[in-house]
Amino acid sequence: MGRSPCCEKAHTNKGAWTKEEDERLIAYIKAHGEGCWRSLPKAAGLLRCGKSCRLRWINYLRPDLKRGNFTEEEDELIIKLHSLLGNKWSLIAGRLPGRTDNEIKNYWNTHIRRKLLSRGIDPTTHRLMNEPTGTQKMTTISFAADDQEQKIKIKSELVETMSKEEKDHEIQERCPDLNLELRISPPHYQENQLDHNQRANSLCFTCSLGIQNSKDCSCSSKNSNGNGCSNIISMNISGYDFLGLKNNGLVLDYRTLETK
DNA sequence: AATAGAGGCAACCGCTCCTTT
DNA sequence: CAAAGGAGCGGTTGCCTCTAT
Repeated sequence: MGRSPCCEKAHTNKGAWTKEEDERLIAYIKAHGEGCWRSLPKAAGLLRCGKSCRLRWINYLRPDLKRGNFTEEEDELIIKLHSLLGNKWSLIAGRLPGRTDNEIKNYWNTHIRRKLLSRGIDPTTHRLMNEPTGTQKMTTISFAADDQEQKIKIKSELVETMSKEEKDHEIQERCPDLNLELRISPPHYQENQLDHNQRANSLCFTCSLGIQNSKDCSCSSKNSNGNGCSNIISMNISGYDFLGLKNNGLVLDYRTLETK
């Protein structure tokens, strides 16, 4: 039952990687591709744990990595994504080509946290540190799938402490010409081809949007490699950028990034 | 010039979720 | 179906470099 251990810990190197180890790992992956980290160290002639090889490759040796300082645009994008996703570094990294989760996590802890604190913003909550908790005005629009009809119910949700009237006013103020009628559905399958779980795990979406007075609208989803689908879906509606986060099944939470 | 402290970052640890047996 | 491993993730550690004294 089960499998054999991934590596013999007694005979594996730890700590900083040598140039020779790097070269061996690069050569092996160039020849055989990524994957099967468990068997890779032995096959590549490395006295390392597979986990260590994977980390070294992903965080340091991958050819598509963008080395060097973060730009101001990247800084702001990280801050926005963090306000939406929290410490989901891998998801954040998925939106920044050439950057790794580890790199972003380190950068956040060493630079951005301090930057936000100097602006008087709590880096955990993204609220002004002297702002009373009851006055926060964050707009969250949730799109929840109806299991039976595959239609999306749209509900607007603001901070708990706001009254219904305040919430309604807030939405109107933020998106004055929006009258959303949004449907999100798995693009490639017939309804009867998927069971509920498959639908729930299908992360590719097409969106049809009916918007009154819409000027432009685009929607896309990308995975961490930047070419497929993921838990994050971005939309631009009438100049407002929205980021959607998939929760359970086809439940999405969209938050405006206020880039208009 | 020596040294202590701070900052930065690569790497490790331990956990969770998913897959395999 | 249960147990164990694999893969991936976020948190933490420890080492190296830089800077102030």
